[in-house]
Amino acid sequence: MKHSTIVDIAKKLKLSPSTVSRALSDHPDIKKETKERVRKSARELKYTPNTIAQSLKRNRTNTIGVLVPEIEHDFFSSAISGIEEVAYQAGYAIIVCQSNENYEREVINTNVLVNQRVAGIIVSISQSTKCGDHFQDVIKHKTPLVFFDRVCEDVVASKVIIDDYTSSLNAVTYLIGKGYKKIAHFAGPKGLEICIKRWRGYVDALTKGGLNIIDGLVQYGGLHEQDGYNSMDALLKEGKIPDAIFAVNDPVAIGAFQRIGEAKLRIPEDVAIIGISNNKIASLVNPQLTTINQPSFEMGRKAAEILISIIKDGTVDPKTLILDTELIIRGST
Amino acid sequence: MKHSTIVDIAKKLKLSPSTVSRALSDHPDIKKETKERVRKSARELKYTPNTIAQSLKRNRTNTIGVLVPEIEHDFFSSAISGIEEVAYQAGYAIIVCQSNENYEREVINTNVLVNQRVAGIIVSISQSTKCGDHFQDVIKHKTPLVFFDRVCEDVVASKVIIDDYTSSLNAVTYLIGKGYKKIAHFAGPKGLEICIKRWRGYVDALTKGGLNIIDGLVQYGGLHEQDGYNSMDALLKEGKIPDAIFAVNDPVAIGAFQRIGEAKLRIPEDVAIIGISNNKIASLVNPQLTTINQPSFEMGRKAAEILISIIKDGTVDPKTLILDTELIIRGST
DNA sequence: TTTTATCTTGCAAACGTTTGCGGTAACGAT
DNA sequence: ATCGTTACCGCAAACGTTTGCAAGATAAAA
Repeated sequence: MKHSTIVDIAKKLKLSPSTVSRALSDHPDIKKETKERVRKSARELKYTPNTIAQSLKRNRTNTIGVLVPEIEHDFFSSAISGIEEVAYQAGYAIIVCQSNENYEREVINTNVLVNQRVAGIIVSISQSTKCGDHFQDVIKHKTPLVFFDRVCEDVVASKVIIDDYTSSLNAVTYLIGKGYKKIAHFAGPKGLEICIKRWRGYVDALTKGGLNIIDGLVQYGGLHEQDGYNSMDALLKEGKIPDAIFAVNDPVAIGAFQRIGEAKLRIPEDVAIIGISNNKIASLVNPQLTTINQPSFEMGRKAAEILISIIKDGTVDPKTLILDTELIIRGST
Repeated sequence: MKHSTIVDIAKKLKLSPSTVSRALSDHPDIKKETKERVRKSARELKYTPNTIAQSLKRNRTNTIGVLVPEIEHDFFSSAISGIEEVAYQAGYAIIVCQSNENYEREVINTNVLVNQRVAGIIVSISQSTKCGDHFQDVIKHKTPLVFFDRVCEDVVASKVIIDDYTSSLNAVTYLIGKGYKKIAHFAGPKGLEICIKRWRGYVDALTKGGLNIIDGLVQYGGLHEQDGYNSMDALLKEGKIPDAIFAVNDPVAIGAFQRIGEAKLRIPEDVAIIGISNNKIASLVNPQLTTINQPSFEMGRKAAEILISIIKDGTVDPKTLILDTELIIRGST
């Protein structure tokens, strides 16, 4: 069955396509009776507007592009869900791409989204992204752009983030307050800004707390469970057992968690552990994981709201929205 | 900066748009030299084809619609990732919608996707979906359609599923083999086909194993952690403690897991537990969760591959692909 | 009755591509 | 000198909408 068009309705009612178009969009020029005839006929023919044609006219679609490192990742899938929620309410569909933490793929996907003429783009950059030229192109094309969580510092655009430095500082300060002395940090990739900030928070908290940074207690790795596992493994092999660990995020914390369990060490008695994210899993392990709540769903929502307001109101000054984080104390510390 | 078009190139080179179009698509009618001039000019002008215009011509986009109950759900986010992977390789972008387990929203989103003129749709239905009329419409419009995991039995389309009945049968038979006698089942929504099948597998396994179905040991609920928690809570309140639980999926198992822990019962000594899914979390709890592996990423991949083959080769006979599941024995049983 | 204002509708162009068909030029064959 | 080929390119229509402008119809004012 072919889709019926505005022309089909026009022919049937012996009207012009323009009249039908105006009738359907409730244009004041068209008289009531005509509008009703058109609407009735539209229903009968199961007419639905061809969004492609509309988009071509307006040179813009009603879709929002979303570009994240990995869809299958608690934080991002939750954020995407938040974006979808807001977008759906506002009448937008979302096109989702993943960079797989790969810079080249991020660039390609960015261009794909621009070529799709999305109304705007929401992005969280890959960990291998150093250069923001592809985003500058987006801006040049006047496509609204909003970053969330992992942002490109040198690109002028709206951003939705948390205060990574302070969150991290608070986490470690909390550990110090609990009396832990040998506090390790399982850090993320050295090139990722949010990880650097979290690392700085760790360093400064130790300094302010009068503790020394102990050699070898900072382990760099990725952002997944396996990385936390490996970092813990390394510490065990070196015999440098900390009394507390501050992990760059929850998956890393959970990985460490596992390795600690395998080593028959007790949490938190032998080793305490704190993460950042408050992933679902954090409250499902035993003991439950102390962590910093990072409002993933809300970050997605906010990013979408800001983007849509930019799309509607035209360009506004880029603003950076910093969402609150919160220390959630559970059994692991 | 405006996007440059084929016409811009044509003007610059004093050619016709048609020639430029053909040159860019490497049409044999165009001589080498012209092609090269066009390509050079295209590069200089940073020309990228306007996908909307192309889509309008072909009356089909190069996007694939994906409709799932919830994006933020291990199984689905993993499947979406698999779909994206395959789609990306084949040059398609994906539009992701969620029904939030709501029938009306599923219908609306289905129509949105059709109006977006997606090249095809991949869907896993909501738990409140009884009627597949909206999918019949999709088929009428000749939009390729592939179901995965949760399918609409009465709609003729390709499907990628697991054998829920047999998987469930195997799980429970395994429990019986281990000597468990009082086996509870935390079932999913009564209206959801896959849950009914899993329930049937449970019943048949007990029967074949010579065990009676004990009154009250089948608890119906949703598919989330909280539901498993509640089901376990109910059993505890009624004082009907089973020696093993077969949960309809991993989240439900994990919820029960938690409640069991709170009740100071030991797993698996007091209560054993098995799930279905093999979510990431299954191997991260302590003890690790015995489960049936359901290849979520692979299901997404396959669904996408089938869909794309339908898009390319035109209509083929709908086929149902049943992917293998596998019992993964861990510490919880 | 004519003029003017008010409604209501249609014409045609435009958005950026693609594509069937026709046209020109060059060249060798007859 | 004419014809047939071949190689290359442009015209124009088409995809389904939207929209500025003009025009016809009707009603009110002169």
